[in-house]
Amino acid sequence: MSKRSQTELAVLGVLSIEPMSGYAVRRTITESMGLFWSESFGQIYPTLARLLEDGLIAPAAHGRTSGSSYAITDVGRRQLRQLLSLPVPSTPPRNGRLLRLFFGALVGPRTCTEVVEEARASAAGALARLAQERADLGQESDPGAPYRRLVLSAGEHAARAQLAWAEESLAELRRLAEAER
Amino acid sequence: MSKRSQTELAVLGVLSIEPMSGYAVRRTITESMGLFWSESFGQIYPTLARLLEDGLIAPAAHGRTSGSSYAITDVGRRQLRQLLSLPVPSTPPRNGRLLRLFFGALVGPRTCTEVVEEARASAAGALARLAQERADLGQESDPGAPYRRLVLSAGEHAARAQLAWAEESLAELRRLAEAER
DNA sequence: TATGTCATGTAACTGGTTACATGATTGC
DNA sequence: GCAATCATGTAACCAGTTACATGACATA
Repeated sequence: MSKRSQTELAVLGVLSIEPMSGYAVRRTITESMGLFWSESFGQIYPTLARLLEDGLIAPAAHGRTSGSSYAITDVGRRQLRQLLSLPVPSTPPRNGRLLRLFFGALVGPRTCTEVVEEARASAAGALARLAQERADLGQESDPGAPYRRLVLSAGEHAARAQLAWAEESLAELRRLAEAER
Repeated sequence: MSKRSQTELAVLGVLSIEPMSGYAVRRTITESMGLFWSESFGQIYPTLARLLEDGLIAPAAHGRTSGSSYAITDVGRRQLRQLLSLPVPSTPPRNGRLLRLFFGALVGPRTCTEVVEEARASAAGALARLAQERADLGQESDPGAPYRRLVLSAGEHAARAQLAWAEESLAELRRLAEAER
């Protein structure tokens, strides 16, 4: 699966929830998938044009007078299921934080503490946001809810792990700073 | 910090360990940082050329008759410390697995199971590799060891979390498949 | 002498962000 | 009337991968 279809997948996916404008597609992605996905306008609009050309989406009625709205077509829905069944393309790892920490000895515990501090803050933030999303999802029983709970749970596990690691590491870095003096 | 300097950072970093060829830089990165970083030759060679031009690295003696070897210069070492002190550039999240799972209801528990199965396998593999690396690092006491242990620990926390999540999720998906029939 | 590894490099492509320009609509 | 938000689009740029071409060296 080429990477191009990743954006296609995301856009078709949110349009499968309900018809909306490109602007709203982006908002939906950042608001309800922001912890694990992102798209910029520079990707969304060209993608919409392509999907339209390929008949995977179609212009739909819209409340506003300006701008348009797109609905997924039957072909689009088929294509979406298709894309969802393809194997997940693997992306080479690139973790800037760990890259820095790996060479941490060159800058010492102070600088590394900043990096880990930031990791802790981001995990804590994610955890808070996830708690909110968990609450919002609540006892929801539509067919999509169990799957969204899986995604939520993945985020929670990852964030808790990062938080625990960060706290352990901060303690270790304090020891290292201590030993240095 | 621009993204370009990420590759620069990685290359300067491994050359700070010892002088080596571009080929060896790549091997070093995949072998000892492969779980959190990666570089392709298409990035490494142009980067080496740039670093050389900027005087951050210099040609060094080499055992073989063909090919060359590069050593980091004092300026390069200064630049490396500089880069390490800059804030970590944030990369927008793009988790293809969670993207698929989020729309999992459209393809059902079977397909989702494959995705999670694959996540479990990758976590298990990472854990095995980390155990090996942990053993290799052992009681090493050079100045870099404590930092490499931090990195290792990050990987262990993340992999264990992913494994636990995958197992919980597989159980949940079995329930969903059950309910479907 | 054949195979595998070491080694260097580049061209084509892709997926993506950023910054900018432009304008309509809504609510105060 | 003004500010905020909704909305669309594009050009310039960037980081990165992939695929390919090329050849030396070591060793069985």
